[in-house]
Amino acid sequence: MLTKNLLRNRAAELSDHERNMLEEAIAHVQSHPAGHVLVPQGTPVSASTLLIEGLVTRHIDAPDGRRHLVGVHVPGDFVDLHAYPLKKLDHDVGALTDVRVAVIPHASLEKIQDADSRLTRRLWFMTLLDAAMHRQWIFRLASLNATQRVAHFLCEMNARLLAIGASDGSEFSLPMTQADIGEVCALTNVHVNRVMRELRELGMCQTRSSRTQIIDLPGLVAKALFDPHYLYLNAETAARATGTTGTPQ
Amino acid sequence: MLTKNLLRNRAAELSDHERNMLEEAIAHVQSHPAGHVLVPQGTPVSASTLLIEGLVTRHIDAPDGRRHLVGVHVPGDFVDLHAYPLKKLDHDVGALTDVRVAVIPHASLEKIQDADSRLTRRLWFMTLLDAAMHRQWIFRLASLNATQRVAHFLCEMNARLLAIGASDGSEFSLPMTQADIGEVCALTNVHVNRVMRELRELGMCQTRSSRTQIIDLPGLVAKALFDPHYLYLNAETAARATGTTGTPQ
DNA sequence: CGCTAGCTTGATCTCACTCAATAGCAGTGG
DNA sequence: CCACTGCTATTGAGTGAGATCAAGCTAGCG
Repeated sequence: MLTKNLLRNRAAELSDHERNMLEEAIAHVQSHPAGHVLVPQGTPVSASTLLIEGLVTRHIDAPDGRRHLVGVHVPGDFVDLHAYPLKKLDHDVGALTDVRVAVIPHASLEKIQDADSRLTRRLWFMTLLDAAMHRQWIFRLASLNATQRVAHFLCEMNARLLAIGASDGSEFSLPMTQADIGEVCALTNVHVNRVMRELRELGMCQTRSSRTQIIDLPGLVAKALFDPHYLYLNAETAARATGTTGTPQ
Repeated sequence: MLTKNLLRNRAAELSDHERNMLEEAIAHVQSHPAGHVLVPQGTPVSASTLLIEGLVTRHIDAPDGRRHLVGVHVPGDFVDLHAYPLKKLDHDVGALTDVRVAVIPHASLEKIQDADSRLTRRLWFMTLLDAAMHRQWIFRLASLNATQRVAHFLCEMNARLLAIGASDGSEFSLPMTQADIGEVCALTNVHVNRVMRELRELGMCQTRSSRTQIIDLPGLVAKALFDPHYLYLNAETAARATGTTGTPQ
């Protein structure tokens, strides 16, 4: 079943019953090609989307045409839950790769809200997790240099992909171009390239055609000043995400 | 009554009944001196705070001791509502000035949640408003230069203070030092000073001992690429915040 | 096989940082 | 009343991280 392990990630605390309630709220599943804008800024929305497969971005367009990413979503993320209380978004939500998403009408969410206050709080929690990530992104831009920013982003993605079983703790697929990473870290593609080379020469990580391999996780974590507490992971996953405990096997 | 106009700001859409429910949920009011950490990162919390008077910051401390502001709150903001679903915070909440806050126990919020789903959605909305501001702060750091960042921050504070009646649309009290502004905009105090001078020489704004006066609001808005849609203000306030309509009187 | 998107590398420039010094101003205590 | 302390604002000179501009390389693909 497509949606079987959908909410495995942040909603790990969900009971089977709660998971079922959410899965039953799915009206249908949609596919979109890379580059498609799922939710344009400012337009009223009456349904929220849950990411099944691919990567989704939140981005803000400057009037001069440049754009900046303010968030990246991985499968299992309830991408657009924000739209439920907000009703319209202050930013765009777009597909970074080809994606498959589940659509949940707000009417169904209202029913859930009336029926189950604990689950409602879990959903609320999920949207605040995005806010926590935003704060860390602010920190990244404000306090880290180019190398640290990229390292920090790689640590974050590793941790998040680990939490959904899409990373083994050191190697994962990250189909983003260096220009995309530049839009995350507020760097030019040229400079991202130099940073990646530096990290490679330091023996910390390595990328080959959208597969990223972290060779020295503790080193990368230290360089990035990465502390995954803001992801609210369980202790074991957090330990694996920082390399403070042996990787499995 | 102290709390009379407490929720005038973002919660402007609240009915009298809803406002009353919230005011009745206030357990007590506290005062804290500038610099006091209201909620330290990582410690479990069982009550949320609503800001009555003064300025409150959200900030992240880097391991090297430097710190960065990821949010500023004005009176009327439900500062710490995040803590209700999160239970512990990923960052610190501190008093930038002497402050007075109302304390609302999570038990009372649970009662509200069970009793009134529309109000719950409004509360949820308020926390997402903070997330929307976070996104704009990311944009500010990522896409604007020093002058634009400071200008953007001043525009934001003007708009938010306008929404609570603490700015007349051009002049307001902002008790932040240039170093504080630097921690918001990721600039050194020295450079903030130069930027303030530039804005002064451009005839855009002016500060005298914590009173900020915006002289050319449309000019400042244009320079900062400021668009207040992310604050979800009503149309009239938004227009006044950008100077696209005549200021009152 | 040519085209396009993405990656790589070099040379130059600039914005904001760092270091350093001075000035203003409030509070405090002798 | 004045010295002393501490905090904030201000200005100058030198430096450096990352942007910009430019060019070449690589690989997938119609």
